[in-house]
Amino acid sequence: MPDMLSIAAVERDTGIPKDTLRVWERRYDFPIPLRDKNDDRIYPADQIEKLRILKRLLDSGFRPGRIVLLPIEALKELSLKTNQTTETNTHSLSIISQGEMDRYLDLLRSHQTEALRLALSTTLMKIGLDRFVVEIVAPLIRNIGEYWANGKLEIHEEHLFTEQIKHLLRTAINSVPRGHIGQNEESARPRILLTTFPQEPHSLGLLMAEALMALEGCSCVSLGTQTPILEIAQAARAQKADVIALSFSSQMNQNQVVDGLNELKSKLAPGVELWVGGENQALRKRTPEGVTVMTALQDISLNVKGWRTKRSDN
Amino acid sequence: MPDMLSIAAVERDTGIPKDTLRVWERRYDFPIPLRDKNDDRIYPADQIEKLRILKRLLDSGFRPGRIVLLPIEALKELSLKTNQTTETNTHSLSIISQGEMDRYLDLLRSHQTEALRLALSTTLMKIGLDRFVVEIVAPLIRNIGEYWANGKLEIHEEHLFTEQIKHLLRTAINSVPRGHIGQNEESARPRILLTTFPQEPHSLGLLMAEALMALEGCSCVSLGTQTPILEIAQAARAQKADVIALSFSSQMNQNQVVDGLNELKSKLAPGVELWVGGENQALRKRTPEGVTVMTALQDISLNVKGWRTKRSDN
DNA sequence: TGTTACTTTTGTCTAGGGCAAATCAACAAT
DNA sequence: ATTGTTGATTTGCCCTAGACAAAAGTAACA
Repeated sequence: MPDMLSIAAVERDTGIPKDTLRVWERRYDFPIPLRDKNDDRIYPADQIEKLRILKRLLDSGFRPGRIVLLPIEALKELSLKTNQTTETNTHSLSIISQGEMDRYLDLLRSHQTEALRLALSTTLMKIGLDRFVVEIVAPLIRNIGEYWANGKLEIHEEHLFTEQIKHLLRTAINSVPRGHIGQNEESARPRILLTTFPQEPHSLGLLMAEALMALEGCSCVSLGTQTPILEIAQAARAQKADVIALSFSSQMNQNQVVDGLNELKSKLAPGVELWVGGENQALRKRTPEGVTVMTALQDISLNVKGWRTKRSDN
Repeated sequence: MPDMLSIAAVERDTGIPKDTLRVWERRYDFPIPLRDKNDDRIYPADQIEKLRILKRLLDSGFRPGRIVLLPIEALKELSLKTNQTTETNTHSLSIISQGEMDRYLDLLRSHQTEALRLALSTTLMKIGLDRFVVEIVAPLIRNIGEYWANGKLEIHEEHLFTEQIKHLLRTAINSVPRGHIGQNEESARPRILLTTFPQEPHSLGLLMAEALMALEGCSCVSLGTQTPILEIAQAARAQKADVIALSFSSQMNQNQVVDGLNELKSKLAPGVELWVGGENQALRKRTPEGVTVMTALQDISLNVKGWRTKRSDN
């Protein structure tokens, strides 16, 4: 009974659908859950832990057949190695020093949330919102996942951390002067509608994007996270949006990303652009047509400028 | 092809699980989707609309067998009637006038978000945070669902609205002086940890609660929404929380509410209290033992006071 | 009016089959 | 060496149909 979960609970905790759990059991002989008195599957804690790591690896591009049967230590190592290589790839972006990073994370681990927020806020004031987002927040977020995988951080600490950053970004965004007040409306374009798909609860990527867009003088409208696709299309019409910006974390199901983008694109008036960003692999591997992918946060500024010149040419 | 959705898309848009959709088809002959070339179900728009209304009625206590076969008009009427009766029941709380309500909603419908936020902010300043939460925000949120059912409001407008309110509440909470600064730690207790279960994305209930708790001088730590249950328990330990506060909207699956509460309770140190609130029917019908249910927002203040006297008695 | 026992309803689990889309591997052609 | 093409394999998701426990409803009784 202790730490034994039903198949539904495992789906909720790992993000792996019930159907997939069952078919893995049949094909790869893992996981092999116990059965309760009704012959229902019950998963012990160690298998759940392995499933969680597996999910992380799948999200970053591995395929199940190759890794499900590996022992849990090998998986952890793999997860570590992958993270390091992606980090050196994007090394140019990680301007934040290891020391500074550790300073924040120490505050977090010791639960000094007030001090943490103050430290971040000070940095923000010192280097400005755009650099803060690109050079501090983005690398920090990227590394937090790794820290968790190495057991240096708990998920609830991650929650706490993102809450602090969200708060900081929101207040910062709010103090960016809105372009369209007192100026002509045209200069505040593109009008950008920000949100995420129903299966995507993460709002941080959205907030980072909104910050950079607001700094470019765009007029941003955020619907928050998890807007039904039909409603995104309706909102775009109602808000006369020029651009819809969407963010996709690596955890979101890749098929749902692609299907959703196609569905949304089909419901959108022509001329309305679709800008997407985030760690999700689907954006790199199989983006639908007519969708603009931002690989890095810096692309945002470029795309806004591009949109404006394109606009003024006509 | 137009407005035809797969079973997965219907699950995502209506919140009704695939298994349930299939078993309804078998038992009640509704919905009866068409089939694509692979013999996969595809649901036309009108059936999806009916499913959405059905889900709403189920959430407010109806049972499928009685209503699935009713025509869509009857369902709409039913939904209307139910809302009115619950409203007269809680009438004492709805101190906000119809006129004031309409004023806000008109601003929303005409997409004057700036003006809307200003109007709300003014009211907040005038009557104070506690009355604002109890007398304005709560009734507004309660009515928004009804407006949507009557076609007076789109879901994306609801998103926009809650975004404004969230922002307002967050800044307001932040300006409430924190009890434990400069005072002895004991006076700031109970230490309250706020969050929601993984399947619950709505943060507004949480924010309203946090506002009232902060006003009572509690020290609040919010993990945001959708924290895994295991992590909630760990966070409670790490943060030395006296109380865990959870919010459940009516849309959340009632079994998952009950199962989750039991699971969490079992992982919690004795002495840590579990306070829950929200519209979810499971809280009214089958609350697990050892869980304190707050039927109305006013209960929060009472419970905080109760906790303190109980504490000082020992 | 409230408690107990029986019946129906309802959601979620089970098994195992099938298929299309994505991916991989091998080879051919620039 | 790189690119394109083809065929084989992998993989997630959908299918049917049956089963059963828990919840809700109903009836009988105190």
